[in-house]
Amino acid sequence: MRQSQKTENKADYLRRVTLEGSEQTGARSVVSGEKRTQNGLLREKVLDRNNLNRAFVHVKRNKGAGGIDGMSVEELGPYLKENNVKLIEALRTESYEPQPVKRVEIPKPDGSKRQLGIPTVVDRVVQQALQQQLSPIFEKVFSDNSYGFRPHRSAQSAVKKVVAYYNQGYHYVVDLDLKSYFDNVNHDLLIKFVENYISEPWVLHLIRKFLTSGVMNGRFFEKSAKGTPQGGNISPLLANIYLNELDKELTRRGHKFVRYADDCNIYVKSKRAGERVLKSITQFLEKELKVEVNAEKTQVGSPLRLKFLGFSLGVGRNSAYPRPHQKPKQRIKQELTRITKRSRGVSLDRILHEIKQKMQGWIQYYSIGKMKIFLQQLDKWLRSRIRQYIWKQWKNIGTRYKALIKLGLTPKQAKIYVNTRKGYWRNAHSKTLLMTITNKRLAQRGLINLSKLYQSIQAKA
DNA sequence: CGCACGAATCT
RNA sequence: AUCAGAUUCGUGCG
Ligand SMILES: Nc1ncnc2c1ncn2[C@H]1C[C@H](O)[C@@H](COP(=O)(O)OP(=O)(O)OP(=O)(O)O)O1
Ligand SMILES: [Mg+2]
Repeated sequence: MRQSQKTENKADYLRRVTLEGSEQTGARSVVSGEKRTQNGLLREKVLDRNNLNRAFVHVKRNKGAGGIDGMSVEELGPYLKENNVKLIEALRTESYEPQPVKRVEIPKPDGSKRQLGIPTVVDRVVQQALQQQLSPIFEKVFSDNSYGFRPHRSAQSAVKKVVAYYNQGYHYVVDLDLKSYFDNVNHDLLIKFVENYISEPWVLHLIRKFLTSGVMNGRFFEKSAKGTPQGGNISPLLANIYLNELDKELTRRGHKFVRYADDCNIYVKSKRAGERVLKSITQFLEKELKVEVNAEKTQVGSPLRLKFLGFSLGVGRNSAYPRPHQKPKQRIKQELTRITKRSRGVSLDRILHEIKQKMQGWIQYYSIGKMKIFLQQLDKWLRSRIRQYIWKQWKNIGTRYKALIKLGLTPKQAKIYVNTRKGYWRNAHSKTLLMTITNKRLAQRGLINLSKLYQSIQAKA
């Protein structure tokens, strides 16, 4: 009730604002917009001042590091102000040459390396401007079962789709994983797929320029004969255009599937069907789309064990539900261990704040999953962990005794307790600490209550 | 709904 | 050092 009223008010407010502010300017900009694009050239939409400016703001907002020329996003504004005419002219005449991307390696969760390709900040603006115009065009043709990198489509909704499939009796899943997907995209095929929807040579040319701009790996230049850079603004869109062909094939074959970037799950009703599908789709991907299927990682199995977008499925009385997979659970717990570990230097307030923002984000994402028990255990563990931390802190300052009295112990009791020599963990569990540093006091100090937060988020959904 | 800043998650 | 897309949440402004 309250909710709908709130949204109504907000909608009314917005309607009012738009009516008040822009009756005239709105009409004018529509006219001029049509004028600019009356010949229907995508090129002019991309190079439109407004579009380029949006692209610039977007790149600047990200605050990402610079590319091979070392220009930062702070320097970007002044540079563009100075050179925008030349830049636009170069783009229009197809004489614009994107710079090579900068090779940077970052660790993946599994320990291996991810090879980023970081374009120049200027190139990022151009890519973004192009992406902004291409995205709405391709959104119209993309599959309803594709979720990754797409506006208005969340990982959570992909997971919900999976749950729905399971509840429809599809209890086996073919989990396909592509090896270094972006790096293996075939240029010619990609351009061909783009061409099916956009015939304008200027666009195709510009995309190819970005694909073939090469890589600077340290002092060495490397050609880019295949792949779209992990770090390019249009790369995710291009990746979806590429695998849209897979979506079309899966749809043609009548499969139930969900795709998130290169993570494609096909749902079937028997293991044998799964094996058959795995074989033929692998064939299709490698022969027709020329991408590498990760033989070890891809498999047919049960959604109850599989990790998809951080979730796996659990099964209740007669229906399935999502829940956080073991891996993310372990990961977040060891993150909390790390946060509460470095005892010296950081204040308790900072630590509690750090825990709060981390866990708010985490629970927010996983809130569509079942995890009440996990969070209750985590709450308990965390409280002990913090008591331990406080105890240690008191020791450092040498005020255990005073602190205990302040929390309600008599001087005699405090004296006895202060002199005990137990491990921190046992102290944290001990009755004295539990009584003095109560849950309530921890909460007042700012320790977040995970299961409570979880319930309140669930109540809204 | 738009913008600025902060954060989390997925790929 | 470390990029990109997308989705969420929080604070503030319109
Ligand atoms: N942090 C990132 N920055 C930019 N692009 C990313 C990032 N993470 C993932 N991607 C894009 C590029 C990847 O090719 C694609 C699929 O991600 P992912 O499957 O995790 O890695 P991968 O396919 O490159 O290697 P792997 O062989 O380990 O599967 O999503
Ligand atoms: Mg992959």
